[in-house]
Amino acid sequence: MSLREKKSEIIKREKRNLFILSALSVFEEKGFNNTRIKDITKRAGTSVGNFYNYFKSKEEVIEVLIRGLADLMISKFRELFVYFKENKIPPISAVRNLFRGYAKMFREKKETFLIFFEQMGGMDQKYRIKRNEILDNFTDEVEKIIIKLSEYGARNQNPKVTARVWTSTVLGVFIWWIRSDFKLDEEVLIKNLTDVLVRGTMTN
Amino acid sequence: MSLREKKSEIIKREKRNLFILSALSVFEEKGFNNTRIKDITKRAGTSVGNFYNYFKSKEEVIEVLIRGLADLMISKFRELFVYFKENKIPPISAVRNLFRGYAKMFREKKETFLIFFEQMGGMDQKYRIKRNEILDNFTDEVEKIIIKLSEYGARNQNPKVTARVWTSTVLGVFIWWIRSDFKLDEEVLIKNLTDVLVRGTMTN
Amino acid sequence: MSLREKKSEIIKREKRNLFILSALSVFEEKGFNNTRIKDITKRAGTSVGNFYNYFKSKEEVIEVLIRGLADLMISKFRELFVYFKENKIPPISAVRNLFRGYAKMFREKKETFLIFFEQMGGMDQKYRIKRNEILDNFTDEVEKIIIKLSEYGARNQNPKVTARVWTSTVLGVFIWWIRSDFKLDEEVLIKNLTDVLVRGTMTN
Amino acid sequence: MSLREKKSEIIKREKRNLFILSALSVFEEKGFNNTRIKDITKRAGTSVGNFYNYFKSKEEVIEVLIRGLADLMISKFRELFVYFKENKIPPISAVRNLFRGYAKMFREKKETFLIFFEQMGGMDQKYRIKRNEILDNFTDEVEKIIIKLSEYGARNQNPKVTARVWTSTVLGVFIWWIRSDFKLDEEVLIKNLTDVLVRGTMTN
DNA sequence: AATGAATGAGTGTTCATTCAT
DNA sequence: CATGAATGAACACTCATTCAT
Repeated sequence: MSLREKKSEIIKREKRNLFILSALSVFEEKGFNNTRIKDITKRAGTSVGNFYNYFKSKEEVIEVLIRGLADLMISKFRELFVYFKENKIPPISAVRNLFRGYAKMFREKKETFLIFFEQMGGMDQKYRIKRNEILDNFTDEVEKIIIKLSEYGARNQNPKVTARVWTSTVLGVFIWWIRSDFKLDEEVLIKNLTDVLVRGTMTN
Repeated sequence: MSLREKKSEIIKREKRNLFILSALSVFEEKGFNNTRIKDITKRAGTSVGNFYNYFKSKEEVIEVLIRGLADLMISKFRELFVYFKENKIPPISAVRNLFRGYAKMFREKKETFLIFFEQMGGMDQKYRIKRNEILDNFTDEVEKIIIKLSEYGARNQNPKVTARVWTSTVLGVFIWWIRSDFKLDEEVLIKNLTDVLVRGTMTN
Repeated sequence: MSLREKKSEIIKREKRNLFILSALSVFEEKGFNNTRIKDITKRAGTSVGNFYNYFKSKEEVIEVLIRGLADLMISKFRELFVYFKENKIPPISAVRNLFRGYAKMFREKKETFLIFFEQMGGMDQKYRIKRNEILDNFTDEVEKIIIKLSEYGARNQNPKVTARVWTSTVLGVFIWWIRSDFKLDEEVLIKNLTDVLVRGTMTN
Repeated sequence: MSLREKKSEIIKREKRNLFILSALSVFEEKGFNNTRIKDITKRAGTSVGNFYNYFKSKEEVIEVLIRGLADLMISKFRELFVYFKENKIPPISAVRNLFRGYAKMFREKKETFLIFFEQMGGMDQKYRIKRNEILDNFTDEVEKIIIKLSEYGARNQNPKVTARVWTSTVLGVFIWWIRSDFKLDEEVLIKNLTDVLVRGTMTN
């Protein structure tokens, strides 16, 4: 591939990203089902026809967008979990650090998460399935945390249920936090959340 | 009102209900936005035009449906909470009983809850707002439980966060349970859920 | 035909008339194209289905109504014209008497005439044609008047044009009079109208 | 605005006009209420959807069309009247010239006038009102002619009635002339019309 | 690559007509 | 005869996608 070709390749990818970001932004505002191609292209500062030079259908932006959401979430979760495992500190501190990472992530990607939790279910059935896959995947990661905590002396329990409790809690509480525009102090939130979950999991 | 009029009044209301149930059933299958009036009427065993003898628009069924969901949820939550308060038993048992009530409710109204949690966000903005109102309302009820538990010696904590933890957990875990077609044994689910939440809330 | 049958025949005709009058009344209010069968039956104090016991289609009421309008107008015009011919009085007085007859007729049947002039054109093409036939028929009668006036010494003229002038004038002025709710004094109207037309026709 | 933008602006306006003309043509043929968007777009040689790139509703074409009719008529009437006033010639000649102007106008815009007089009443109430406004406006102009004629020695009369006579006559006769496909010789028509009206108005 | 007019299948809604009660 | 729920064809309008420029 020539230098010129590489360059145009990069420009093309950037334009695609612009469309995806525009779509994300309009979805958040108008809702997924009330967003028209025209809304997306207008926000991207270009024309309807041009959209089809980058995507073969409306479906495709959505798919790319969803895949991006999924990749982001899964990689973030994994990254934070690795960090959690590698730290040789008391579990309650480790979990608190983990949640700090989540808090940062939810802050930075709030539109993404709102769409994921508030709108993705209302899309086509296949996206609902995808959403549940992501949640399951996240829960699997969390389950490893629970098992890890068992090594620190957690009581005997069904780790699948506990993992699901953690998943639901983390997501539900952070989405609430986003919706309330981060009114509650981050450290207060994290301390309480950690306390409930870790004590709930470890106490005999 | 004559006897004849009363009868036709009743038949009319039943027909309306049939439409609402048909709509619920199709929504669950195809999603709100992919449901056509024709789908609803076909399932109700009648014609497109007849739908408009009972509802003035597609919007209206949705609204009636949502209002029904909301009323059901809020009244159920309240009813179960009253039952919780009036029982003079150790908190862990009381919570377990409460959760048994929830389990029963989620089992009986699974379509309702799936639509509420998986699809309502994807609908128009006003329904998203309604959904969040219901969640907030539920959380308020839960907060009273948390405060009640404090009287039994729970540690010092932010009850709003803990209430949100409970809300997210209960809903997230039960929805997961519905989606998995109630595979996990009910008592196991309830025991674990209760353990995590009550210990997480009460342990010093 | 038995007495009983005759009676029911009469009742049936009366019911049909009730529908026709109701239709006329609603047309005048809502306009022809915004009138629904339901509007007509509601005004007639009966049900939609019953309408079809008396007319085989919506089209039929309209046709009967129009035919009634046409018959009324044509017979009235003729009747008044006969009266005009048989009176051996100076033409200006005879015309004035004729116009008095018209004024009475327009007063009594104002809804009828408003529909005829303001709405009938907007109906189907065949009704537009019918309307023009009635106008032509009226003009033919008027032409006889013009010819009669020639015998009294009217100047040489094209009687078809003059007849059309009279027709347009009579109808246009009386419709305006109805629309203005008969504000202008009847005698003033008639005197002026007669003066213009008779002098315009007779003066050399 | 760039040259390119100006060009596209012009093309757009021309397209709009094409739709309006197509609508006019179909209305004349099928009547307002039997005209479908598809009829208009077919005649304009384009597709249903494209219509909505130029008008926001079916109502809008009608409104634009009516406004066009009204503007045309009012401005024409006024223009011809100005011409009438500025000529210092005997009134009968001036009126004859005025009517020649009308004849030309009715010839050139025959579809327009047919729709205005034969169909506009059958449309929605607001269009009926508009039509009557235009007629009233025309009558006001005519009244000035009558008053002018008084200065030349017309007899004492109610100028409002006489003006209404003129209005009804001019419109009724010319519409008849259009409907008969201009069979009657124009000069014969105008001579007779002028004779009747001027003599009818001026003779003592 | 960029534009936006053009396309037409698809959807909600209306309403004349039918028919079981 | 009377009722009004049921029917379904028809229409206005929308919007993803195409395509000439």
